[in-house]
Amino acid sequence: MKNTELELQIDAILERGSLAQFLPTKEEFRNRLLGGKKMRFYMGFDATAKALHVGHAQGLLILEDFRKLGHEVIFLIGDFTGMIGDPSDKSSARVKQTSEQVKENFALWKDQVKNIVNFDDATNPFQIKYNSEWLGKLNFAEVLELASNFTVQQMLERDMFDKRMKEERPIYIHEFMYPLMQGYDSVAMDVDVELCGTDQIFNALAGRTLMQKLKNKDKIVIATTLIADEKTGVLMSKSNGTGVFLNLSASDLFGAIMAQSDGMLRPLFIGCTRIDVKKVEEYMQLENPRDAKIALAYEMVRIFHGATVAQIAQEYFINTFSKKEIPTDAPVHTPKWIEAYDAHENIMDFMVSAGLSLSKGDARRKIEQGGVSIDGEVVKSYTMILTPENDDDKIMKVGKRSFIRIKFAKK
RNA sequence: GGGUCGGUGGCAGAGUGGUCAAAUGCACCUGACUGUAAAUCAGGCGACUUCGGUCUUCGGCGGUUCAAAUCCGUCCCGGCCCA
Repeated sequence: MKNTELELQIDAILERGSLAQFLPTKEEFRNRLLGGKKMRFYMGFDATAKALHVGHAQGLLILEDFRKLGHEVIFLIGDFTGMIGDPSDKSSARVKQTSEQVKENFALWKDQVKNIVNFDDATNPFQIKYNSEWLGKLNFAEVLELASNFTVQQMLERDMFDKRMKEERPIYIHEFMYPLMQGYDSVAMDVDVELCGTDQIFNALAGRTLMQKLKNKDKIVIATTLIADEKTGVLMSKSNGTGVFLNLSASDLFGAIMAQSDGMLRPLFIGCTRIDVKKVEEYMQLENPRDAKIALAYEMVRIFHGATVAQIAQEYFINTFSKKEIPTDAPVHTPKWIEAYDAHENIMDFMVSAGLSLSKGDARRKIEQGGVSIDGEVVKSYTMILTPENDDDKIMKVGKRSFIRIKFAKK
């Protein structure tokens, strides 16, 4: 009956594979979902990031699934927490952001995920909250009161702190506050469920503890898998050079997916698309993983940018990279038109000002190593001068994937 | 406050008077091979250059020296131990 259908929907979400952990248990969570009561979900985002990445998208897609089931979902912007920095990234203190910057970033994010998340639903929109709203109001006494719910030993249980203790590396007092702050978010919003990545479970559990102590409420924590190569276990991350950010253009996104290692295929299919799990397995059986990857790239571009654009991005990709054609007229990936050049321009200066190389030395190296070509012809000399007669309106290629149309200013 | 160890390129980490623009690994870039995958191989990886060199860099400042990341002074910062 009706319940059966709901069960199917719920199980589709729970069993898809993008959710890795449920605390206290999956059964408990499932029962609550079946209970029919509207629940409040949230996921937090570090406000310092300029762009969201596919890992965020994975979580948002899940929240959107729950939103469609009628639950309340909150997109929490960690503008206050962002100020102290999550100890998980032990590197230097983060730059404090003004509320204007945070708003600007959010405007960018919103644009990046507007096609996967519904902020404008008439009856149950994706809600937006900023945690400075309540964290900024706490006074010292209240903070101490919160802190009294935890012991130093509990904090030290966190692997990362433990590791730093053993390595005799510093742990700052304020880093202990991070789980507290994140935990207090749960209290302030009175949520039923927090969604986070598995790396955030410790913080999320602090919220669970606080909810139990302060509100006598059993908050559920559900955690998404981190997107990682299933063969090597290597995480997708910016520092590995594999991070895929959502501010990419359609064709760049397509390319970024194609550049992922094969082991990323299933995690991305599962986490970042809603292609049926059985169908995903069919893709995984394909003889050439490239074809599965193309299907994945298409689907992801479609989700974020729409079907028409995805089709174009795919054609562009195949022509440019598989067939090695020069993208003379790529409608999506429009090459930049450099207009500021007078008649004669040294090729290295051009590359630097066009953003194709970091310095003239870098440009020289790229040319020396055969990485630069103009209309398919490899540039042999770094002393080459670009002229309107020879080079106007031609396409320069640097490395594998940078193209720029050389365009001289009109006299 | 005392003792002690330390602060080097994006990261990790050698170097302890010249041969150091600084080993090595990771990351990164270019090429080959490919499926813009992985792996592998080759080259590169401060800036400028008339390709001879020039300039800037090893926590800050000052000094010794023909010559300093390396020695001295001083200051700043951090770890650990003791108080």
